[in-house]
Amino acid sequence: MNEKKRIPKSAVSRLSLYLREIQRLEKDGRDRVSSTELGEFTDLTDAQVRKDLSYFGNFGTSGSGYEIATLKASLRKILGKGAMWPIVLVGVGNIGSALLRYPGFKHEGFVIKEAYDVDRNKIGVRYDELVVKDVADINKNEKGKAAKIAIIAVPEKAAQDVADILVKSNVKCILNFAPVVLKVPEGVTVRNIDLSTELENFSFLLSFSK
Amino acid sequence: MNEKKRIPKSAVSRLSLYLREIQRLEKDGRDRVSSTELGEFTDLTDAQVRKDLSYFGNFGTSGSGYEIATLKASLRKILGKGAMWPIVLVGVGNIGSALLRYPGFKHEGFVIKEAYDVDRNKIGVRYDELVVKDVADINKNEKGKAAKIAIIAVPEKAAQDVADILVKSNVKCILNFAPVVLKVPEGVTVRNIDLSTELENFSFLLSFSK
DNA sequence: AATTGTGAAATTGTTCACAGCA
DNA sequence: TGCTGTGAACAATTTCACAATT
Repeated sequence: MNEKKRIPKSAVSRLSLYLREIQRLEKDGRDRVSSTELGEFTDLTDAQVRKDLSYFGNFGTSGSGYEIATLKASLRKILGKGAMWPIVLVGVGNIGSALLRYPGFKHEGFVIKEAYDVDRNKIGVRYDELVVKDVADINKNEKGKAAKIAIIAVPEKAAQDVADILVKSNVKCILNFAPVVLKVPEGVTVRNIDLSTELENFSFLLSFSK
Repeated sequence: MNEKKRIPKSAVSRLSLYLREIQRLEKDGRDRVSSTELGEFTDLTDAQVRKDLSYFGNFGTSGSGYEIATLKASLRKILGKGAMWPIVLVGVGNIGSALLRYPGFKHEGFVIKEAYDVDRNKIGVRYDELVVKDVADINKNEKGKAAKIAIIAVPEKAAQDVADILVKSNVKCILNFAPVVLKVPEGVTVRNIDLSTELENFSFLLSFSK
């Protein structure tokens, strides 16, 4: 009922988990689920599940939990699933080309519509219907203005320049694989995927526990 | 001075950022840095920087900031850098093979020492000194018992089984690329890298802001 | 004069516990 | 009776602000 409460920023990520689980349950033929059960699947408390869902609406029924079909539709709507989101990829190295080959995106509602690189050897290479273009041409590209989501998978030194170009071409969300803290203007969101940091968390833990 | 205060779990990740930045500064020939400056580089407040560092020791000098050489040595020690950490990789698909080819790990103190897959076509394939082995042989492998860090890059359906095997073979830290919430016993740490969730955060933002 | 280290305050996020509904 | 939705309690994290230090 209440749409104006402060939503913790982590709640949206958890919504993704809930959606994934109820889609799994739906495939198994289930048609209802309780917050307790959803909590078990996602390793969260039942209260957390209910609170998260309550930020976005009243999806449940007292006494009998959540109807999977309804909850699924609601979560998909909230998460913007329904549209196919075009993505610009910059950097077709190890990680970039893995992403290009990854078939899962399309199924999840995302498509890499353009890919750019600086490397002469990579420019012109074809992945399905997509041809890798010269990074110098990002701005020239008309379709570039349609994509609001970008993935940066270039070496650290190039990442900020690429980010600047992307921001100019109207990208609003950047998934950054480069080990750099990108500077972007307000209104642009960056999420970092930083393997070194993840692994350093591990080496920290391991160094201390033994 | 105070080593017993509660350390926020996110502090260690930030330590990684600080280390990265001071190493960058060191290369540029700098030898001191202030919390304000380090905050600018990492997009954090100066207070956050000081508080984070203070959880681990008194590295700074009133009036003149932090000496880069000292701080670097301290952070490297805290983060367990110095040893070369062996990693087991399971799943040599798109992402797995990108990680195998990624040269950066070694430089950061991590080496993929073993790689496994189920796919007959992938088993036996050579990447440098490393040959992909049959996933059925993980337990048999002696060296497997040395690696405490594992990366799971298998399809969703196989991930939990792989995690169970890894836990049995004494792995304590798992970096999981599969879109599943893994169930592991106490004492085992999982960190998830979940592209769908990241992208869904974006589609959520974009759906609401326009 | 500049800048750290840190209690205390403010903010943000999670869990409790229960009234109210199906 | 079983389970949601939620205000209130609690916990964790960040920011403030300033005494102490070089």
